[in-house]
Amino acid sequence: MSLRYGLLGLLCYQRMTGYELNKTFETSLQFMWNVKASQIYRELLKMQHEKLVTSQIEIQDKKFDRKVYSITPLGKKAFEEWVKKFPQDLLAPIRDEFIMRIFFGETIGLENLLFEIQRFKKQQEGELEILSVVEKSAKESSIEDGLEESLFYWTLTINRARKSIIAEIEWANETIALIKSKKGES
Amino acid sequence: MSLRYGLLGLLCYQRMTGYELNKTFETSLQFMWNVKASQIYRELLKMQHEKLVTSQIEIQDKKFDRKVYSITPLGKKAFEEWVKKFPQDLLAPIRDEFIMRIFFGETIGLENLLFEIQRFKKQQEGELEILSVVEKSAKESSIEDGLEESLFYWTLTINRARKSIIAEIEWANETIALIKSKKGES
DNA sequence: GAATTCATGTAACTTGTTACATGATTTA
DNA sequence: TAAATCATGTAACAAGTTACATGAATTC
Repeated sequence: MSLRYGLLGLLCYQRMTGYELNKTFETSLQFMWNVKASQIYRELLKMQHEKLVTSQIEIQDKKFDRKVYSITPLGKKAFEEWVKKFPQDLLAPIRDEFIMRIFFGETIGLENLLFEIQRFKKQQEGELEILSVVEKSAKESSIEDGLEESLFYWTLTINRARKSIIAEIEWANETIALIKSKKGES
Repeated sequence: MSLRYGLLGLLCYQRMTGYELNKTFETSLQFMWNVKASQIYRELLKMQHEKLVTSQIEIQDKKFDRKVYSITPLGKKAFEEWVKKFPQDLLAPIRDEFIMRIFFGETIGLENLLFEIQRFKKQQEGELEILSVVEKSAKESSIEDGLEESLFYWTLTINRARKSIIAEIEWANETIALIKSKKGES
């Protein structure tokens, strides 16, 4: 359900096409909400039926037509209600098949396990780099677009993502050490 | 798809009813995979059709009949293939509507935001307590059931959960400080 | 005596994923 | 000139959520 409000929230900043919404999700919301492009188009259609957004076709010369979505007053109201009303339970559902495999690690073999955890670590380090790119572009784009006030909140979410990723890397390091010493034992 | 393999993995340890599988998910896998009981029953039914598990009705005097599921050799094979074949992308999908609200924090107001982040912190501290209970019972139950070897891997996943939760609490502390100083500015 | 847990699910609905389709424009 | 990106989706399927149903046994 929150995909809907993520879209509405972004449309509060400015009108956008489905494609642009997808790109914006990828750069600014990827560390808190993953979506597939196909989901965005479906949700936009639904929201149009419910009069939360409207769309305008813009004809461009030499380029494809653009279908630009705007938020309606009704949509704005729905968004504001959502954002202010936090659920009782604030814990995000977890579904991590990597760590589930680790749980059943007996079957994997120590050598293989070591390899996969090292790979995991590298991926997390990659995420850290992506995050610093996102952080930089957050600063630039919010100044450009006159959204300095939003930058504060964006930065809070980036801080949180960074901390999570660093925790993963630390865990990986410790786990690699534990497995190496276990290997030594046998 | 991993719910299926979680169930198969648990059935490798011992035969269980749907209810027991649900309980076991809650105690040992809750920090990596959230499920609803209704999902478990549906998946068990599907797996029975695919001959990955079988079920036996056990009649108890004075109590309800138990429907006990066992893994088949085919199920064991499917599980082992899954556990050994890590996907290319090891990053778990994230869907966190709490932090998404923080992203759109402008609309919320600093006072309210502060309240919600403090509440978030308390919930994470509660999770930490649950985790230490889980850790304790992990040690006890694996000794009872002769699963000392599995305990090592279980502990790895508990370590990871603990690190994540501590990172959340640290973030909450820093964020509370940031918001307080922002409040002071205005 | 009331609430919770044990024990089993079904049905309807909402979300999320995967695969496919089209064709221009831009970059290596 | 080949690959990637821009730009728009649709259709089918898989997975997750919510609400409901039943009723015994146990604990407060």
